Amino acid sequence: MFMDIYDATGKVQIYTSKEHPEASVLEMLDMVDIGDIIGIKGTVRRTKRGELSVNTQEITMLAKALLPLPEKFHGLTDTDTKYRHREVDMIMTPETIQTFIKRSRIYETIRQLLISKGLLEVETPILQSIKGGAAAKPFITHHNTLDMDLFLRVAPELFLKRLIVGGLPGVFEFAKNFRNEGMDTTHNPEFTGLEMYLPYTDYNDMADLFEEIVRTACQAVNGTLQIEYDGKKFDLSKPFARVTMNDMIKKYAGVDFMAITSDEEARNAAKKLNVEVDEDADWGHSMAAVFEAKCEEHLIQPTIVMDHPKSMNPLCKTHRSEPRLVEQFEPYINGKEMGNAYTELTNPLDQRERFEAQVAAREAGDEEADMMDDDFVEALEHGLPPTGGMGIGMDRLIMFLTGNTSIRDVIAFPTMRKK
RNA sequence: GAGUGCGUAGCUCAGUCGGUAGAGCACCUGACUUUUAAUCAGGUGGCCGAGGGUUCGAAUCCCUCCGCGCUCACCA
Repeated sequence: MFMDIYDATGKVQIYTSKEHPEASVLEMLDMVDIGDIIGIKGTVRRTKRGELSVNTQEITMLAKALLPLPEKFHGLTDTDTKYRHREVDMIMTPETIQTFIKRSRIYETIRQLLISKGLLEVETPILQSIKGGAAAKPFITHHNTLDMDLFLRVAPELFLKRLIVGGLPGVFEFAKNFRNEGMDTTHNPEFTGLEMYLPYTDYNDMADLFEEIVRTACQAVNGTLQIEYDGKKFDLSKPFARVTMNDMIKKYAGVDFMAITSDEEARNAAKKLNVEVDEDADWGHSMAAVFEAKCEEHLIQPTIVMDHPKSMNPLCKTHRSEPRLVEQFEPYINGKEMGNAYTELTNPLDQRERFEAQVAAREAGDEEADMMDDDFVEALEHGLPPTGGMGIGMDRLIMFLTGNTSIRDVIAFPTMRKK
């Protein structure tokens, strides 16, 4: 009688010899079903076929499986059951449990890397009275004792920068964020953003750090920097391309937005490319819209897209040589945005004006625009040193590093409709 | 939110032209005493996603709803 027993580390064969079977062992073997968790005591040896095997002298039932497992050969393929009962998916599908083992290792690796660079891991409020830090629609909840509505955070950014004002030498947070928006293969209503802020750096330093994080994490879980994803080959040992948004637009859409001086001209340039823009879209929004429509899909190999328009980035410092741009980059891999980084805006006067512009946009109907955050502006008035900051979409990074093409395959319990 | 495909046993799936529910695995019983998913025989197991309609008769055709996937839109 031969049997394989499994755990997360692999399988081992057990057997009972037919010449000297233990009565208690035979009795127990008769009771064991697929999915039971059992303890085995016995001597280890190799069988005639050379397989390492345990000659069983004692079996203990540690946990009896009351529910049957899915059939072994086909496994669990129903996506609904995989997501609603992830534990079953993990038991049945080696790739699934490997994904979550790798997810943990990626966190561990990045955490160690950032700590080694002198950053501190911190925690900031998830319940916030002002929605800030990103253009997104929030979830709203209510605190009974305070009789006050609160927002689930869409980003930890503003609180993290206040910790830099306070004097921490660099901070990071693996932040669960919540955005009340659509869902698809790259969006879950709750997702994890890794945000980090390091004083006396700028967005160029953040780009270096992005490359280092991706490489270190990839090496840790794949043991190599040459990986395949979505049928394409990626060599992460090569430097990531660094390009400007305008150069990408010139390349893929044939328009030089830096040569365009009016909002109207910019809108017309977008329309000419069949890119839809609002009637009152300014130069920056038109430029960003063209980039998203014409360029993103081409950015397969890791590409750091720098120097975005200013009007849509109220927390980012104006570009050192071009007043219409900000020192922002977004890294792309396989055509997907993997994060967002700034040379942070540190000037409180400028910050207040940018918030005021956001408030105006909000009053004009933009639900995603930021609210005025007086506490944050006041913090800046105490002095935020020149600081580089970056957010990375952990779920998307994990997708890329584990070969999964749906965000729901890397989140253990993705958001599901009530059944 | 829009388009589209799907939903039959615990799991993987058949189910023809509309004729009243099937297989394999799992589980139980018995035989077998051994190997790399799968030994043999027998058995248990179904609100055919839900509701309505057409029909003598619906898993099958029609409508509504629920859930999941994919594509698009918004976003990270």
